Amino acid sequence: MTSTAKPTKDRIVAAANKLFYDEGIRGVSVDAVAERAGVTKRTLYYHFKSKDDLIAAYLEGRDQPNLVLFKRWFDEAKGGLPMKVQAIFDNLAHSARHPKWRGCGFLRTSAELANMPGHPAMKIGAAHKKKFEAWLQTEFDTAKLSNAPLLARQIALLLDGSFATVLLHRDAAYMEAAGLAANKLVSTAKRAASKAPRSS
Amino acid sequence: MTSTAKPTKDRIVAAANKLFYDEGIRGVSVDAVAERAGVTKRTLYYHFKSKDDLIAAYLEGRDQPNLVLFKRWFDEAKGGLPMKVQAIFDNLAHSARHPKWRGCGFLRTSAELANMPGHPAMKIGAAHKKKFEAWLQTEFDTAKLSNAPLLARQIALLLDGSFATVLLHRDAAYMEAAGLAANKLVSTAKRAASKAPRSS
DNA sequence: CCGTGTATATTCACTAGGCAGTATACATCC
DNA sequence: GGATGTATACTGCCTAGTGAATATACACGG
Repeated sequence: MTSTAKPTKDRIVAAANKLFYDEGIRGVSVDAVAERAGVTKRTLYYHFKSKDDLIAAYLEGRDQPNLVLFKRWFDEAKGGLPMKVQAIFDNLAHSARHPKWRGCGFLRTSAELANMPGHPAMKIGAAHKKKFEAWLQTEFDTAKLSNAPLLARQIALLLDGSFATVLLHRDAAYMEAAGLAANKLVSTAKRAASKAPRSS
Repeated sequence: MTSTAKPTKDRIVAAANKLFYDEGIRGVSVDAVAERAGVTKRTLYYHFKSKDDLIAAYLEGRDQPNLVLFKRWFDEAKGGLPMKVQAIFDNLAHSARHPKWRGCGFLRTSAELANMPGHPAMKIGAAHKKKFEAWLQTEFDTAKLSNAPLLARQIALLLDGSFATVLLHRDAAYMEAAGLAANKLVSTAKRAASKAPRSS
């Protein structure tokens, strides 16, 4: 027990992650999370001051892993910038075909808590999406594309549209359609950049 | 009471629409809907056999009005096809700036019920989105664009991305960015169509 | 080496209220 | 008198959150 032995708090967050993602925030009781973590509810409330606090921890725990995954898909893809962007959508389509896939935890939480705009979970979700957008923007800047901020935003919109749409239709083909659109938008921006190196 | 006097059932659906859209499905009790409709819960259960049934009625009631609105925005917009498509996004951005705006009821419901893929509400939501996509496709077909089905789908993806993203960030500017992307995709398809009238 | 103190971590049992759905009865209209 | 619609009052269960006690571990004085 000198260093790593799965601290209770981590087990609780892991349980929350599994249950909240699978069944939704409001569909899962604090009791259920505690039970899955193998802890009494009172212990859970020792580590988290409220369910809202637990929801925030759940989303915090998804932030980095998600971003790292997207970047890895981008980096490992072959081809030019348009293909690398498209690769994110194609990899995501593959994930989405898994029966346990339930869309984007951030987006689904924001849909559930739409009537609480100031909720900590909303801030964490917004920050996560902003990070993704900012990362894309740096990639586009590096490639000397004009209007990188707008383009990054549009790609992010396509991605979030995929999440929402595929969740509704249960058809991952939508994700590939979004990937093609993203490819086209990036290609167009690239062509424009080579014709007129500086933006207007 | 010969013909039109707001039948009880309609008042219940109206109450459900208001509350479910504002606060989410799981955040609203059947008691709350009954109270707002000015009816006892027992009466509500006379007209709807379960809460799920009421949820379905809530979404059914939003289907046509939403579609009609989109079509009107499209029809009344000035300019060519790309501008007419973009107009949908711009009008939506205007709506989204209203403080009571809560995104797309269909998408939010599907996010809440993501763990119940066979739920009637999911089918109604999916059918609604399919209708929108199909309508766009006919518009693109009429304009003799090649690959109208794919393009319609991509516009729908941008639209749903807007709903989800603006709900999270509470920033309607995302909707306008999506509108620009939609404009560009349609413009590009149009140019391609005039160069090579038949798709490959 | 032993006792005592203190902070951390955990448990059992509980409150107070909300939830979906129902048993039963009463009214009203044809 | 049967069909339709509404109301009162209820069941049984689930919910977030808490009060009070307990276990564990490590620090320091003797």
